[in-house]
This record gives sequence, structure tokens and C-alpha cells, in this order.
Amino acid sequence: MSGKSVRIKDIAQKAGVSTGTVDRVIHNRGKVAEDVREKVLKIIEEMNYEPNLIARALGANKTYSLGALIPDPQADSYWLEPRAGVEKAEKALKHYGVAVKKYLFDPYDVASFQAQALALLAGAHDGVVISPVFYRESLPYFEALQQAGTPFVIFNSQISEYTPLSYIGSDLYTSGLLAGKLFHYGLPAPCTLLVAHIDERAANASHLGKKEKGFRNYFVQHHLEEQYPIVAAELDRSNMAAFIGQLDSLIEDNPRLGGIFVTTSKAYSIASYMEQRRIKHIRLIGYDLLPQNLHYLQQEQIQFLINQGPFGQGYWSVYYLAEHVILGKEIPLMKYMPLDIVTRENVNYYLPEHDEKPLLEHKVSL
Amino acid sequence: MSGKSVRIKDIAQKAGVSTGTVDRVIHNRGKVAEDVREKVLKIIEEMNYEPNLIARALGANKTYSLGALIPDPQADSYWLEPRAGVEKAEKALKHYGVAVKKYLFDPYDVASFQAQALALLAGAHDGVVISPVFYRESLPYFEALQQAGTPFVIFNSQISEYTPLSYIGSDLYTSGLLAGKLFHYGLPAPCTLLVAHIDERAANASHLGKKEKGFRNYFVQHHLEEQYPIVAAELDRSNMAAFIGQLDSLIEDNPRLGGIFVTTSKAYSIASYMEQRRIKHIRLIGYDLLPQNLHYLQQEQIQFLINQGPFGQGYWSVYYLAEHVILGKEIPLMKYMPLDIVTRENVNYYLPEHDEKPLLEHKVSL
DNA sequence: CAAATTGGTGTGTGCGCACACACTGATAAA
DNA sequence: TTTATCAGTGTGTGCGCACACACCAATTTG
Repeated sequence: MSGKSVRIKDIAQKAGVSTGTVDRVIHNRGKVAEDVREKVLKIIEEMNYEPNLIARALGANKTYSLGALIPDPQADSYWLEPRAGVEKAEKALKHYGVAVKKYLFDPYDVASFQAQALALLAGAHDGVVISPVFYRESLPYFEALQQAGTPFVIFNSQISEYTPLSYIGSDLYTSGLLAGKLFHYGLPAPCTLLVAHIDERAANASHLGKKEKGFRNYFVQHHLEEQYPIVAAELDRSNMAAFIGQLDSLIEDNPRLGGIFVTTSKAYSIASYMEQRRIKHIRLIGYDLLPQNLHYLQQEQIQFLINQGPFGQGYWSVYYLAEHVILGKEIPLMKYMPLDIVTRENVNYYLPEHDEKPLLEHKVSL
Repeated sequence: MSGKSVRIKDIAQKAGVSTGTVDRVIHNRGKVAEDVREKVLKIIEEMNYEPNLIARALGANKTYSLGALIPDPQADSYWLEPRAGVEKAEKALKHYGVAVKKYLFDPYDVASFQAQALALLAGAHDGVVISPVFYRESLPYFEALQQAGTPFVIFNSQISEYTPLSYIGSDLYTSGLLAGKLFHYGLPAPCTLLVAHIDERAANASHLGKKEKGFRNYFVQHHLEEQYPIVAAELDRSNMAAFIGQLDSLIEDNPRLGGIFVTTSKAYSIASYMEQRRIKHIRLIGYDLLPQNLHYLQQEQIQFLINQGPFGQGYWSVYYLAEHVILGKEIPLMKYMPLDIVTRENVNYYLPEHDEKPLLEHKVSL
């Protein structure tokens, strides 16, 4: 906090050596006499030297190439946000010599994923971020990356076979707990609850499973299992008639149904069903601020949406990767985004405003 | 996104002039022939030139001094967060030549405020951020700042007499609405609700008033006034016996009391009371993640805390001010922080982690 | 004992920009 | 005509750092 920053030059002077030598000890490159090294290190400590990362970025004049393998928002608009986050980080890091190449794949088409993953490998990047929507199919590519020594960051879906530099995503289990809490808070017992997994294939099963487990455990922890019986169902909208039929019978079979917890971002599909059937008394909680979900949140057909910070996921993935690649910094093995509880009343503060374009780089320093 | 950035040199070359001339048109300083100016401007447009703000910060080598007039966290720990935000921004901006001087005053002592405000004025800063806890008493200082042409940003409390460069805070009215929603969602009618204003002096009345208004309006908008009668009370903990007596009689007088909305950060004081009296059925919603509040949130004595992003308030105030002072950028007249709904289940994601120290400056550019 | 090697160190240049300064040619004042 | 004036422009230096290179002395090699 004391006025002027200390420069490499200052410590060189104080140590009675040249800036070159100081540079060598800072980056431990080249040869430096042991006693000199220690002396310089000590002075760096004493003077509380912090490199001017701005100048560093200028001087280094290196370029880094990163790759981002993520789903194409055209296929599923959920991915608009992560992509925007990636692009924001890209922009922020541009003048640090970082370029990010995006490889977009169709999240409903394995072949597309594989093709793009191959392209990513061929890109020979200094680091990559990946959203491994296809769990099993992505494993060989992680193997290849590991072989090549390319650092990778994973976001949105976790993977246990390979340890990435970092996982950025949300705590699925806790989000389930949270949904449980919200129902418990809002619904007097006894009351049946439905966990609906909509439109997700087996590849993502662990995803949804974790959410369901958290949800169930909320009631177990509070010894409420009997007052809040839970029913789970997998629904598929590929056949809309069947989808509606399933819902009809679920409602018929569970007269005390008080709430539906949708573990995917498709809560709107149930909201739409309920709107048509003029059902008002069933509470609905889902994930993600998709336009369709927002519509029903406004209508109060959906009570709460849990926001997993999709924008932040994209942003931090790239940002952390860059920090590691450029600065060799140790980055957190895992970063969970906040689980925002979004309602009609506070939704405005969570909607993206990517057009805002801060001018001063901030948050601390390159 | 195309590989290399275009430099001032590139556009100079393309325009057939020197970099000096380009520099002149960019900063419109000095004399430039009109036709040349236009030509350069056109090329800047065409080549989509974006100044390398990193290099700019280095080259400019200016220093800016900002002042921050904020309450002393020692007197009220709420202010730990805003101060941390200010300090984080300070750190982030340090290498851009920005220094922030803090003037801390005791938020319960007008004289202390006035003394620090005078010191702030004497500091002759390039810009200041102020949290005008003492509404009336702060007015003359805003007048003085305006006279001196010093830009100022206000945060946490709004002021209508003078227009600051920007107001950073939260939308108090909406936060009241939100609290209303949460009670309505969780409490079956009929049910009496208490709005408790604790430990705040008249100076801040508008604050609390806005929250109460939002709260009441939630029920008006939903035509629920009769099912959810609302009682308001001002409580003062300076005399604890009286405080407890007031609560006792409020509870006695309102047998259907189902929820208490505390408009200040002192929800813990009621939680503590309820704990002593072994009252469990009354729902409690308050503001701010103070340690004491967190304690009772864990105990589930408090159901929800509304978080107003105090850290972000401090951070963005300084950050925006710097953007304006350094770059002359137009900054938003008003920035509301998100109103986070915090429960026992998701509280971890909202607790501060200021120790993390990003290395790459980000978010976009100086 | 000269030449080659190697540990250890200093110097110089460039990154993209800001800014002070020097310079040119034309016009106005002397 | 000479000199001052000034609109308009180019050049050079420095910001703090990274990095290539040059350099010197103490060794080692032949």
C-alpha cells in the first residue's frame, strides 16, 4: 500500500547486482552464485517486491494458444452462457497474448463430439478446457491429452478417471439439498414430491443422480422421509404425447403431489404442461435461466430456479487455465459456482449483461 | 479475434503518417489537419483498432489518487466486507497508478464522520467514493465536492440532493418484495407478519422505509393484505430488558405471528431472543452475512438471509470511479448488486474468500 | 602455456504506448 | 527581405520487464 511499487531495478541496486541477475533468480533460469541468489531472494522478501504484471505481459511478448471444447449453443441454448463466459475471458486475456480457439460440438451427437475432440488434439494447444458431456466417449481424449502433457480444465460435468488441473462447475449434491429445503420450507406435510429427470441420456446419469441424492438426503437428514415421500421419474420429450401421458398418470397416481423438482434445465416443459392442464397448486423448482424457464418464472408457474453460474463457469475455466499456463500458478482443484436461488423478484440481477465492457482489467493482476 | 492486435504503428503506416499524429487524433490533443484526422479515424475504424491498455498504463505512468470515506468496521462489522472490496479494487488497480486513501469514520458518531469528511476534502483527490450513512450531515460535503469538480461515487445509501457519478448499492424496495415472497411461499394464510427495524436511527429511515414498502407491496400486489396482516415495530437494543419486553408483548399481541422480517443486519438479536424463549415456529428473514447471523442460519433459527453483496459494493465503487477518472469512461448511473437468497444450504458459496488473489487482471481491459 | 570451456554476470533491445521535444514550411509581422 | 509565429508533423525517450547476447574470470583441456 506504500506509494510507489518497488521495481526489479530497485532490488538490483540494493543487492549490488544487475537487473539481469535479479531476473535470473526470479525466474530461476541461468546460473547464479548461491550466495548472490540468497541475498537477492532476501531483499525481494524484505522490500515486499511484487512484479508489475502489466509490464511483464508487455515485455514477455509471448503468445499462448488455448482450446475450448464446448457444446454448440445452437443445439441447446443453455450453452450460450458458458460460451459467453469463455469469450469474455478470451477478450480479457487477449492483450496478454492469449488466444482461445473454440471447438463447438453438438451435445446430442457423439460423432460431432469426437470430430471436434480430434481437431482439438490436432490443435496442439498450450492448454484446453473441456465440457465432457459425453462421459465415456471423452475418456480416450483425456488420455491423449495427458500423454501429450497438455493441461486441461474441465467444467460443467465432472470426471473421475483423469484428474484435470481444475474442475469448474457446481455442487450438484448441494443443489439437490437446496431444492429439498425450498420444498420443505414451502410445503406443509404430508406431501409427495416428484423428482423429474427430463431429456437426459444415460451418459449424464451421474449428474442427475447426484442432484436426486442431495434432494433425498435433505429429507433423510431432517427425518422427514415419511412426511415427504419422494417419487422419481425419467421423462422424455421426444414423444410429446407419451410425455404428457406420463405426467397425467403421475399426477393421478399421486394425489398428494405438492412439488416437482426438475433436475435438468427443462422445467419449462412441465410448466407448460401444468399451464395447459390449469394446475396451479403444484410447486415447481428447476435449474438454469433459460428464456423459456424465465417465462414461467414470471408467470409464477415456476417458483424457483437454481442458477449454477453458467457464465462464470466458462469464464473461470479459461481464466484459471490461462493463469496456470502463463504464470505456472497453482489453481484450485475445484471451483464451485454459487447456487443462486432465483425467483421472479430477484431474477433481474442474475440475467446476463455481457454487453458491459469493463475497461480496466481488474480483480487483481496478470 | 483475429490473431495479432493492430497497433498504433500499424494504423500510422497505413495512413502514411507518424505514430505521433495517430496519437494526437486518438487523444485529440495538439493540432492535426482536418483531412488527416478524418483519414486516421477512418482507418482506426476499419482496422478495428483497440488500444492495448496494458501498454497504455505502462506508458502513461501517471498516478491517480482516490479517496474512500467509509464506516470503520471496528464499530460495525458489516463494514468489513465493503472495506475488503475497496481494498481489493485498490490492489487490482495499483499497477495502473491508482492509490486509494481510506477515511474511516465511526458510523455511530456524527462528529467522527464530519472530521473524516473534512480530511477527505483536504485530500484533494481525483475522485472519491462515499458511503453517506449520515444523510443530512453529508450534504454540505457533496456540495463542496461538486464545487471542486471532484467526481464522486456513492454506495450503500442513496442520496437524492446531488447526483453522483454513480450509485452502487442494492435495490432496497425489491429486497422487501423478495422477503414478502419468501414468507408468502412458506407460510399458509392467515398469518401475521412483523416488520422489525432494529437499531437504526432516523438518519437512515429512508433505507428501512423502502424495504418495508417493498415488503408490504408484495402482499398488496398479490391481493393478500387481509390474509397476511403486517405489523411494524422499531426496536432498540440499547436497553436489552426493554427490547425483550417489546418482543414479548408483540408476540403476545399477535398470536398468529408467523414470520419476522428484520430490515437491518441485526436479525441475530431476534434469533437469540427466540432461542431463549424456545420459540421455533416463527420464521425469520433478515439481511447480511454477519457471523452472528450465520450462526443462527446454521441453527435454522433464521431461515433466509438476503445478501446485498457488500463486498461487491466496495469493489465496484472504486473500480468504476477509477474507470471514469482514468479513462473518462461513462459509467452506469446506478448499479444494483444481486439480492442473493442465502440459506443454510448454499451459504458457503457466498462467504468471502478474499485471500484468493487472482494473478491475471481480468474482466476486460484498462 | 595457449586454447577451450564454463560459472557467473552485465548490457542492450524491444513490447505498445504517452508525451516532451524538435522540426518543417507557410504565412504574418517587422 | 528578415524575423517571428504557428499549424502541422516526426522523432526520441521512458515505463518495468523479459530475454538474447556479450563479456570476464577461473578452470580445465590438450
